[in-house]
Amino acid sequence: MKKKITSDPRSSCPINVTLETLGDAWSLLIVRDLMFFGRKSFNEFLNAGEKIASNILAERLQRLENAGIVTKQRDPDDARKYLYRLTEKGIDLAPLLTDMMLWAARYEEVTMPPEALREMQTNRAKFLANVRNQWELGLGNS
Amino acid sequence: MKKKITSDPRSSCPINVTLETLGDAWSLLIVRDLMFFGRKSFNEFLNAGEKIASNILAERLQRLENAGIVTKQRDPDDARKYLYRLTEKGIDLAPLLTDMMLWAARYEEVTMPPEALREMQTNRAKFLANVRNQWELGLGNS
DNA sequence: AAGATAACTTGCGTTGTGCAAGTTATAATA
DNA sequence: TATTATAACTTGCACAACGCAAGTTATCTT
Repeated sequence: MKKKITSDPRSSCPINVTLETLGDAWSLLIVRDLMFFGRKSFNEFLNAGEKIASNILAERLQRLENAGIVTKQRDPDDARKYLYRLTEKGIDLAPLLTDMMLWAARYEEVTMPPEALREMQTNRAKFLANVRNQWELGLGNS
Repeated sequence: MKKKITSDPRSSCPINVTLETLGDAWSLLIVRDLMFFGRKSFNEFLNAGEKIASNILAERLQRLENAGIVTKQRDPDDARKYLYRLTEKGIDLAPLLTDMMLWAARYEEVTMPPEALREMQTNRAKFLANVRNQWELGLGNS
């Protein structure tokens, strides 16, 4: 018997809908790792600075997969590994993550490459185009 | 004795910093209510569609106040009430909330005024300028 | 003075989270 | 080929967070 992963539909407000999928402390960190740090496997997420617990990571990856934000495939070079990657829906979270970075950079003490920050600030559209570009290049398609 | 509200500093990554303040299912709904629906008092938040519990609401308002995102003052017309309002730091969450709305509108079934959606999509900068403008008008300063 | 309302606060049972340890499948090594 | 290591989970358990209902205090309203 499968455990129930989905739960409540609180309202159809778009902000609420987004929060029901991503409104927790970990999901967007996984998306960040995929989008900006090139992390792809379970252990890479596990060792990624914020020290997520393995059971939480497993559940969040499942949720993100169910939500169509990431996909999972076996690593062709090592069948023990799975490689996770962002879908289009996932890469479209780039604006959201970018705004989170800009907001934190403005109001809190954060650590971030200054040149990345400056590009976000001075040319957001270009920065986002680059993110998408890098993502498409990184697909290494068959 | 005060209860400890703050907890963990997991990392100084700007995305993580934002998530440590706003990474839960309720905080941004309160910000939404303040920013887009003109809600200002405890009971208005309490009856706002998603049915937050009163103890959770009280704690989140305290957290938002501690984080400098909202301020609280007595209602001059009714001393039983407190009026909450966004700070500059709070209104600067408008881009973030806007991205959440756009993302959800693109990938999920949501309910939202079509003209608001179209303005976000076609002229994000103008939409954000309007939000800020409305907020400044709504201050009813002394 | 009595009842209603606003903003919380408290109790309590349920659910989610954070370690640590265990499991299974695959890979690398002797 | 047998042994050990690694990747991706899974399980157990203690503790914290959440959700609901009821209670409290201060401030109107009548």
